[in-house]
Amino acid sequence: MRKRASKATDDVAAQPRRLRKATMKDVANLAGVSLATVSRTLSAAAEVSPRLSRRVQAAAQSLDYAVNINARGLRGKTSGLVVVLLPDIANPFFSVLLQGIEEQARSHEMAVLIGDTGVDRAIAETYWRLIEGQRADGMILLNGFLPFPPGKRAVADYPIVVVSERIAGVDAPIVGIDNVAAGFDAVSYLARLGHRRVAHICGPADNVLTHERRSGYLKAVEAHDLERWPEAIQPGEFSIRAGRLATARLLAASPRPTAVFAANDEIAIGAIMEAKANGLRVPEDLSVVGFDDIEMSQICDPPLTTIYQPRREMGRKALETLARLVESPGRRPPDALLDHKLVVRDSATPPAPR
Amino acid sequence: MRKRASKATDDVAAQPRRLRKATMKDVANLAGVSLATVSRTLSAAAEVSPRLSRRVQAAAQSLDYAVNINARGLRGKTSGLVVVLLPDIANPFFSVLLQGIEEQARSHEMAVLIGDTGVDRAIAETYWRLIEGQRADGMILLNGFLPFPPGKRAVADYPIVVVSERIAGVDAPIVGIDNVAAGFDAVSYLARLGHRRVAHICGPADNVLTHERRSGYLKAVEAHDLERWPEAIQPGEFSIRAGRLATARLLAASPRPTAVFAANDEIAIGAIMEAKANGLRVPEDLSVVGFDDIEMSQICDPPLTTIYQPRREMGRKALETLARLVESPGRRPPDALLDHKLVVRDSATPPAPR
DNA sequence: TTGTATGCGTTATCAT
DNA sequence: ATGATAACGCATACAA
Repeated sequence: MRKRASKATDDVAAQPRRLRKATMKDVANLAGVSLATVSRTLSAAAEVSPRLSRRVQAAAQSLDYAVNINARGLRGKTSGLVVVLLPDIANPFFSVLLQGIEEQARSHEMAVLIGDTGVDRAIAETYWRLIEGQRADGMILLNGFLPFPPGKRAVADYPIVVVSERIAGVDAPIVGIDNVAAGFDAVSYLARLGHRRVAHICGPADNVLTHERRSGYLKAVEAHDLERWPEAIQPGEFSIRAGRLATARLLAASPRPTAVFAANDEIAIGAIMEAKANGLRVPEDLSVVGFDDIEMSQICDPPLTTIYQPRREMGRKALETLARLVESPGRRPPDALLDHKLVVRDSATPPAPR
Repeated sequence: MRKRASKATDDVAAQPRRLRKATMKDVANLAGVSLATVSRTLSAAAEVSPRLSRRVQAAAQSLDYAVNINARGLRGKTSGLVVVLLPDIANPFFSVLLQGIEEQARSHEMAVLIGDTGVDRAIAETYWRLIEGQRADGMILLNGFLPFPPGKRAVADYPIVVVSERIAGVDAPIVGIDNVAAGFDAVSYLARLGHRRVAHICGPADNVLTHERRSGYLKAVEAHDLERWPEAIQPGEFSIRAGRLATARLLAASPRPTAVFAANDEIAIGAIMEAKANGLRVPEDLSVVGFDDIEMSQICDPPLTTIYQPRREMGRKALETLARLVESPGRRPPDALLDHKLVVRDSATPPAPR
């Protein structure tokens, strides 16, 4: 058997020697204690006398020791790894949420593995395999679907937390806001400003958020007895482009609405752009209210009145919930419904007198 | 010694039984082959006869087997994990880059661990410990500094690729664009439009990109013999706020510039906002050119003329470079200088006649 | 409190 | 081509 090069057997190639990393054994030798004591000291798993503890700490320090997580994961119960699946990391809504998750993960000494799955379930499944293999402790889902065929595995078998977008038929704890109430609030605000003819541009048809926010719209239309007309509710997608298209259709109908409630901010921004392109003034000729309060909404012209979601807070809460779930797999933590807020900026005012 | 519960010794608590995951041993038993054959088949490490291979595949499938990456990482040479350190995941510049990294990582069957370090070196060091422990294969740095005290470890000891922002004194391969040339191009464009009095708003003082882009500006001022005046070069930061502040200072001086080259798009957007707030028209009264071509730049009013960086491509290239470095630690891959491009939109036109 | 010994699931080396 | 088996580095049950 060939021992791992113990002396400098200089390779022919000019390969820099990869540092041999210190192991617990090395630390134990240097500190003059047993391997078990090192383990106990460094993972704080059991009481170690201050004397030895100090010696171990010092030895670890001087050897620049770092625990091998592979070994720990192999031996131990948890891996300290959390997987987050999301549809688009470039979407600012998710990225701030992610920061919340990471912040909280750090305080739990967990690492976050982010999977950008797009809308592609095959990619999600790839990550899922990874999760299984990595023995990740759990999973946070931001993308509205499970990364494995439904029924193949039970959600109950795995610590999963769902954020924002409730997944049909999945009983995992969910962290988010009350989208129906938020939609209701947005439209009620427009009604209180004096708008009677308020349109709604939806997200993608199969999306839960689309459904919930539209429900909020409908409830408000009902409650304030607003006008109803065939084109009032426009199908769409969560994109600027879709917002423009839908708004174009809205403006083609006559009479045109005096206000629009968009299912998210990108749609709203598209609506503003299209209105301007058609020579209308925002908010004088068309008021617009969005949803999410992404960064861009402060920058666009006019700054967008919109529903604020506590994204960072949601991220934190999600990881917290997952951590609890990991700790005691039996207890299903309660859903967390956080507070939304209407942020009033300049894109909605009372309608101009005709 | 107590064997791991082999029969259903129903727990008292209503904890759902955590599925025992299938191991290679299980697969081997089911397929009626040796453990070694399973390993060879599944990791394609050596030739296996089609007959056995099929049997193994089938067994693995039916047991829903997933390799335990901890064990693989412990035994094997590489972990298949790449760490990316960046200052702000919510910054769209980085998030698209990240998508490029992830895409390419998937094709290499590597996982990407993202560390959002902010500007906090302590957090970066936390991630570094993690890396060492996790035995990540390598690291991609987007944040302009090393995650460990300089000199403590040699960069040569670890596969590291630096993206966009060259780190002083670090000899790692770098992927990016030629920022000096790009700055030069931006200002030359303004000069060719007829501008003579062009200001520059910088990024943070200690940043390499700031320095390089300013050099490009200075070269262009030289080459086209543009006006120089004391307030021409304004200190700043990569933020909208800083852009507004710097622009306010610029407009206070007399005569004011007819054009501004901003060190990035957020500054440029701030410049546009401030100019408008002061009753100026953009681009008629003040032309603005940015840098990066973030998504917002298409949306703002007017849409921003800016330098495009092939972010996704940069991400891909970075991972590719890292993969090569991991494969052969000896060969230092060459730096990759990708092409930038001036994207002409509406925020810069010839100066209005006075 | 501390040390000894074992096994976690995989890959790689050695025989066959 | 296939099988047996020794590490990999750590945590823990058990002995002292």
